[in-house]
Amino acid sequence: MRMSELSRSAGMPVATVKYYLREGLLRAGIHLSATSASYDGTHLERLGLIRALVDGAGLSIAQVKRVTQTLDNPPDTWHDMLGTAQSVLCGPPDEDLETTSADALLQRLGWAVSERSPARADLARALERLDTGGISVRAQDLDGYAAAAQAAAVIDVTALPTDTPGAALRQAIVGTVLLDHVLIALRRLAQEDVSARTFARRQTSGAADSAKSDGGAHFAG
Amino acid sequence: MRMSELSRSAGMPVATVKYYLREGLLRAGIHLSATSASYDGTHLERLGLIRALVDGAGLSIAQVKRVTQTLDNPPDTWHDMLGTAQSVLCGPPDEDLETTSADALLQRLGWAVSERSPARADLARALERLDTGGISVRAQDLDGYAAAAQAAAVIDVTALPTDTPGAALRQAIVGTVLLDHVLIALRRLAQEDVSARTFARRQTSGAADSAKSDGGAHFAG
DNA sequence: ACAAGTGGAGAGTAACACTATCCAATGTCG
DNA sequence: CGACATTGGATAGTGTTACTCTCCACTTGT
Repeated sequence: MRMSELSRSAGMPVATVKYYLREGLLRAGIHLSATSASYDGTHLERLGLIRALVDGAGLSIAQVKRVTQTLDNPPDTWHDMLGTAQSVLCGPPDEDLETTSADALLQRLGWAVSERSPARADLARALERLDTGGISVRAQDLDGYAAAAQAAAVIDVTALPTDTPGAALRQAIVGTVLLDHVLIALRRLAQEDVSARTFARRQTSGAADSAKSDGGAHFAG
Repeated sequence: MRMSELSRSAGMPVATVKYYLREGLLRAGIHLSATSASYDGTHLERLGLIRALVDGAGLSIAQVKRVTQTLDNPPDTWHDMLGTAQSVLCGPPDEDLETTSADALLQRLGWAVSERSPARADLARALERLDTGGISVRAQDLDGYAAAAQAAAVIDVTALPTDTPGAALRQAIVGTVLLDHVLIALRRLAQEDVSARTFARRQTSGAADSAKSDGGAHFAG
C-alpha cells in the first residue's frame, strides 16, 4: 500500500499522514526506493488509533506520541502495564499539591495505591477544583462515587486480554481513555433517566413540594 | 472592590479579567464613574468558577460562556435543569450518526432517555471511536459500566440542592463536569488497587515462567 | 516522453486563550 | 493645583497547537 492509498483508507489528507510520520506517531513504511515506501495494515490501524485518541479522547499529539511509544516498547510486569497507562494519561506529578482530602478518601477506602501515583495527584487536583468551583460534596457521596469507579475498574481489569502483553497494554491504555468517554456519556444518560423518574413534572419554583423526601426511592432495583 | 483588587484576589492578571468581561463570561461591575466600576463577591466567585471549568475541566471559553449564560438564565423545570446542563456540556447533535449500538444498549437498559438527547449522540460517538481505535467491549461489560454510571447518577440527582433553582443548576452543571474528572481519577486509582491485588508480581515476559502460556488463568476471581 | 505520485523539509495557517499596548478620563495624594 | 497611578475600553500582538501547503528532486506507470 502506498501513501495515497493509506491516506485514502484512513480518510485523512496525505499531508496529515506525513505530519504524523514526522512527529513519530507512525512508523515509516518499508522503503522500496528513494521515492516510494510500502505501508501495511498496521499503519492503517495505527492511524485509526491516533484518530480515536485525538478526536475521541481529546489527547494532544504529544500524549498520543507517549501512548504509541509505550505501545511499541511495553513494560515488564502486568501491574506496570496499568501504571504505564496512567503515567501516560494522567497529569504531571506536583510536589506542592494539597493531597490531604484525596489521601483521606483513599485511606477511608483502603485502596492499595502508591504514594506517588499520578492518578492520586489527579484526584487531588480534581477535588481542589470542586472547591474553587464552589461545589461541595459530602464524604458519603464521594464514597459512593468511589464504589461506582471501583465497579468499572473491576470490569476494566478482568476484561484485559490475556493472550499477548501487547494486546493487554493496548487495551489498558486505549480502552481506559476511550471508555472514560463512554462512562461519561452513560452517566449523563443515567442522569436523564433518574431525573425523568424523579422530577418529571416538578417545577423549579412555585408549588414544588420537597423533592428531597423521595429523591432516591425509585432505584432500589 | 475595584479591578486591581478583584484580579489580585482571583490570582490572575487584570488583562485576563478584562478578557473575560469582553467575552461575556463575567458581568460588568457597577459603574461609579466613566473610569471606575465596583465588583463584589459574586464576581470573585464567578472567576473561581471560570478557572475551575477552564483549567480543571478543560472547557473552552465558548463552553464556559454557555455555562454562565445558562446559570444567569435558568430553565423552568427540574428536569430541564439537567437537560440544559447536558446540552451545554455535550457535543453537537449529528443527524448522520450511526446510533444503533448506542440505541441497543439503551434499550437493553430500559432507560427513559429522549430520542435526541445530546448525550445519546455522545455515547454513539464514543462507541464508534472504540471501534476505530480497535477496542471491542463485550455487551455484558457495557452493561456493567452502565450500572456503575447509574450508581453515580443516582448520587448526582439525590445530591442536587433543593433550596433554590440557581443552586441546583449550578450543581447540575458545575458538579457534573468537575465530578467527571473526580470519577476518572477514582477509576484510575481503583484500577491500580484491583490490579495490585490481582497480578502484583506477575511478569509479562522474560525469564520468569511463560506469562503468555498461563496469562489468563488468574482472573477468574 | 511525461503526467502523476513519492519522500522529505520548511513555511504558512487558523483557532484559541490570553497578554500587551495605548488612550482619554478619572481618583488620589502632596 | 498638579503629578502620577489606575480605570474602562479598544486594538493589536504572542505563543501554542494541529494541521496544511508549497516546493523539491526523483521515480513510477502508460
